Amino acid sequence: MNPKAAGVLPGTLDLLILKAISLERLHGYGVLLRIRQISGEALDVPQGSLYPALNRLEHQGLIESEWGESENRRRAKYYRLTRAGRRRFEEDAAGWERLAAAMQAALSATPDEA
Amino acid sequence: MNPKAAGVLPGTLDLLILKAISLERLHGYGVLLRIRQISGEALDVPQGSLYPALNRLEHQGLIESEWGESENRRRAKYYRLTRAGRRRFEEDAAGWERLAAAMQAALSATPDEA
DNA sequence: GTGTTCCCCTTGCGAAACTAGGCATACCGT
DNA sequence: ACGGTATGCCTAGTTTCGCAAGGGGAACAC
Repeated sequence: MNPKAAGVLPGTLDLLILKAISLERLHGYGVLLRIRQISGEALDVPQGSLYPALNRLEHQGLIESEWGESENRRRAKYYRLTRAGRRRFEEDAAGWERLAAAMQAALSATPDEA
Repeated sequence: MNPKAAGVLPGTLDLLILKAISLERLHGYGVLLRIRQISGEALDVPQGSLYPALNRLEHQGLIESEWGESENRRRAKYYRLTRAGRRRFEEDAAGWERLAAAMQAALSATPDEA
């Protein structure tokens, strides 16, 4: 029971987060909104997935945070990519392209291939 | 060097297995070879991932097995899709298309989008 | 007879993501 | 003034998944 609504493909969450932050300095909740937006409302990251992932990425030195104030005057923790984070983002993006291409090839295979 | 045939994106293993079996009746090891082949040698499923997955799928009634003999005269357990399995395969394939498209859209987003 | 390929399998671990909560503040409609 | 909604942060517990690491046995090639 799970058809449509939420969740991203496992293994792509970090990549999506890095992508969102690479576009613009963002706080956690903003990352959530951004991913929703750039995916055409197709992907929705639960907060229970997002925040642990942000901590994980920060702990790995891929992003760094700074407390600030949101546009709505709320306390907010802003993230931006570190150099390592940007490198990782590019690697992961390339890795995704490779895997997606392989999947595409596999799924379009026909029975009569030697 | 090489296009390291490594693991598969989490969440796509079942789909790949169903795809392989949908092409042709196969035994477990054959599924492994088939996935490797149709992905252009890009994807390689470890046996420690494959067999538990096959059991899982069979237990879910998506595939069914039958003991037989391989072309090399070895004892082999052949799998084929059940009706539910074929339906699931089509659903999962559609789901993958949807997610891949969303990912593609997300990854190609530029900073200056409203 | 020794090695290699084929073909089957399990255990045990770690990582990742989701459900289901909880806390706090600002804004808005009535 | 008050309640609802949106914003913003977080954790705990569970589950599911894939993998590395092991094991076994039968056929074939040398």
